[in-house]
Amino acid sequence: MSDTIDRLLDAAEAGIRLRGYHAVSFRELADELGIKSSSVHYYFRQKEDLGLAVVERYAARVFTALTAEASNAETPVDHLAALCAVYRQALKGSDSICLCGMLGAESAGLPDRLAAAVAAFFQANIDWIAAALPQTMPAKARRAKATHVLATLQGAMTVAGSLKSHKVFDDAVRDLLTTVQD
Amino acid sequence: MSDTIDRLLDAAEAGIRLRGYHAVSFRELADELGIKSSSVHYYFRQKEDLGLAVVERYAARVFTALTAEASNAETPVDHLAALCAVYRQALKGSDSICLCGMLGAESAGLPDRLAAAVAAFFQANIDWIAAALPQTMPAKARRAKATHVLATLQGAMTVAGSLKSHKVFDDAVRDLLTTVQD
DNA sequence: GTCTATAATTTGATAGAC
DNA sequence: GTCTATCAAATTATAGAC
Repeated sequence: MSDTIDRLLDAAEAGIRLRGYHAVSFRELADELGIKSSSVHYYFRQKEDLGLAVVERYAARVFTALTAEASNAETPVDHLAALCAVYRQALKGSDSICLCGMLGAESAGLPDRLAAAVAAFFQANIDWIAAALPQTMPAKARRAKATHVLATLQGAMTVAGSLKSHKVFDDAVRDLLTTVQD
Repeated sequence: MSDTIDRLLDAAEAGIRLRGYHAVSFRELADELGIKSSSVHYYFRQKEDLGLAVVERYAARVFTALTAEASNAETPVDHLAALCAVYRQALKGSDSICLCGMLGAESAGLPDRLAAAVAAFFQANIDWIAAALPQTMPAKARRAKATHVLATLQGAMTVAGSLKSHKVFDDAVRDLLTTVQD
């Protein structure tokens, strides 16, 4: 079914999202797959290459999910609810935060290309949210609201993960959605 | 002026907030102070002990700053503005995120006592915010709003740090404050 | 309180056999 | 594609001299 490269990306993503980039090692991933760390280097020459591949696959998956989840959305509230559902799934499925929530926090300690990919993910998220908001809003207010929405989702995952309570995420998001009108 | 233990806590806090717990080493801290890593172990037997001391000092400082900044606050909006000002100072001063924003993200990979201290910081923040909100609000709505406020602040620092733009933080917080009425 | 010296482990990475 | 073998460097941590 899934070849080695996919299983590597799965293991690396899970590790990074749970414990961070620097806490994930080639040997640990190799052990999880039942291979040797030198075999991991066969697929990804450097750790940075692996990190980049994980971020790129993750970003593609999130935006695919966003498109699917928002396919029947008409109002801004519909779109934002779809967005929140996509992020909530991540938390519910694995008790881990957004990949880019983790890497964004560690940003200053990451290789440049990796930090840039994370920043691009955030920017694309803000753009997606801004496009979903009522186009009657002034552009500045729209951008501010979009930034607010993304920040709340990211922060809610971090706080919920620390307090080990999905309800914390749900509380924050429920209140967030009350502040958006159609 | 500042003795070795304070300088160690300063260096460790700065390192953790910028790059994360696992990216900070005893040798690096020792080099920064011009001493040897074994001397760091004299003050903190294990890395976990150092991490705990950093979190405890940080939490005390934040709540002291909150008390001071909110001393003249009367309305809920005043209190929340004071809270946002305290968090913004952190970003402005060092371009780094909240210590517990970083450690909260890394939570699953931290020693238990450290993760617990971070969770306690978050819970105390939520309680402080909830107490500042209008007591006329239903308790559940108040807790949800307080969680939302903390999540937005934490997430805004992460996203702003990644996008290297303080304006991102200001945008998110400005929009957040428009959603709170006296 | 700071040092030297060192141990035990882990890490990212490479060379080359099969 | 996976392995063995290996490397150089870094990490947390300890023992004991000064």
